Amino acid sequence: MAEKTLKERIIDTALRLFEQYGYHGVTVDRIVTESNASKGGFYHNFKSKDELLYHIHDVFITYVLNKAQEAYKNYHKPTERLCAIVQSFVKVFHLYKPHITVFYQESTYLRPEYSQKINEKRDEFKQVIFQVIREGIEAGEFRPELSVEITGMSIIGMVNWTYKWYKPNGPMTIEQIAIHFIDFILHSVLTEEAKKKMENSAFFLAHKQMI
Amino acid sequence: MAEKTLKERIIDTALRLFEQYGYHGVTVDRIVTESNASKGGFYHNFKSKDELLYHIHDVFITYVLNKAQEAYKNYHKPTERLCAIVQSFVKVFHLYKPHITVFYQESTYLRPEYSQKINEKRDEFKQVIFQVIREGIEAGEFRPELSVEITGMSIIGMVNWTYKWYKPNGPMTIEQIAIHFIDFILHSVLTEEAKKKMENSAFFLAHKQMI
DNA sequence: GCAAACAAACCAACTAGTCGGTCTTTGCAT
DNA sequence: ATGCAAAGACCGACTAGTTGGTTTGTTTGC
Repeated sequence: MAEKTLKERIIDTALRLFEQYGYHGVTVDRIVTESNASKGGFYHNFKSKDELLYHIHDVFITYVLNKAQEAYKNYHKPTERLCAIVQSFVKVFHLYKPHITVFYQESTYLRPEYSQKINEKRDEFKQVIFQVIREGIEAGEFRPELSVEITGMSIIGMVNWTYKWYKPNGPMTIEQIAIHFIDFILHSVLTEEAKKKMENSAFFLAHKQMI
Repeated sequence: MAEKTLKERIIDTALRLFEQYGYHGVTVDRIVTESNASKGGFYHNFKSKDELLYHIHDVFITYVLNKAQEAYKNYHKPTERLCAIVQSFVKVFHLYKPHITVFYQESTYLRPEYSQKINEKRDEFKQVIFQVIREGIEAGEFRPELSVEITGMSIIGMVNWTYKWYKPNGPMTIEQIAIHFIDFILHSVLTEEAKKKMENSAFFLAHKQMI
């Protein structure tokens, strides 16, 4: 197996430290010490401490956005798309928890040139979700009285908040959590008609038996 | 009308600056300058910059906890309690938005002696919500297959996330947002039976007509 | 007279970033 | 293959600037 590069070691260490102590609670010296690197090595790989923070942000948001777009492409009915997006979104919290914590706690400290790039991708992600909800309403699968924005932000908020309480080795697996979220969301957004149809669909049954 | 005390002026300024630039993005000197105070005046009112941060946290969490407990006492059916708590919770975002932003972005930087006190109140708040959900399930108003913790955290997350997108002068009033949240939540947690009962209750009708 | 507040100089600690230098790998001409 | 020079990776002592907090003395208003 390949050795980890210095850059990877620095990122891993920084991620761990930022998650626990916050961006400003961790000095470059400490990152360097705990990753068995040096000041020179650090600045050889990163222009600045800011750039390291940006890098962490970018890895996460790029991944999430890709997953959402992928889920959108792989399914065609709004309900299925919504489920797939939420499911992949929730699963990210298992592998990327430190990234996410940093993403939501420290984004204030991103310099403008960096935060702009991040915000573009973040907005794109939001638009995918809004789009699915809009299509769901148009298709008659989702309740017409829903507000696209508030419903979208409710879903995003509910899922995002997971980073505050999810424990990778806790009593709930990430898959179980995802199923509960989807159950919660579907009960809210589906029309009565769509709910009845769902009960007979293979897609829904595959989920239900997992609870 | 009474003049604002120096302490209040400092807090207001700090709140505004912390919200925008983050705790570490604002120096004591800047707070002092922009609140037309002096360093002496600052340290006369606060032991340290940390204590100021704690104070901001405490004002907010104390208020929210009181409101939740009040709502719990004022109502007796689980469904009504849940609605009342969510409604008062959401409304807080209108008046306390800067507090909340600081609360969720900067809590990492609270010193242990402070964060412990804050966490106690925060946990107490969570327990009120969990309790209501538990009682709702027991009373047969809420779906028995719900997980108390995940449902509770879903609601808290959904509402808390509001601080990331709510604009006090935006197109949606806080009351409208609250109604959408409650609508979303009730569709998720209520049993079919409870939903039908609700449609005839004065409590529910008063809400419905506001959408 | 006394507490609240001001002014400003001062300090010690800390921290992001630099810079001259070393070691290792790579590429290329012989 | 071998020698060798250039490039790149990495080191760590050092610096320049910042920042929370202190001190000392003064002013204001109840």
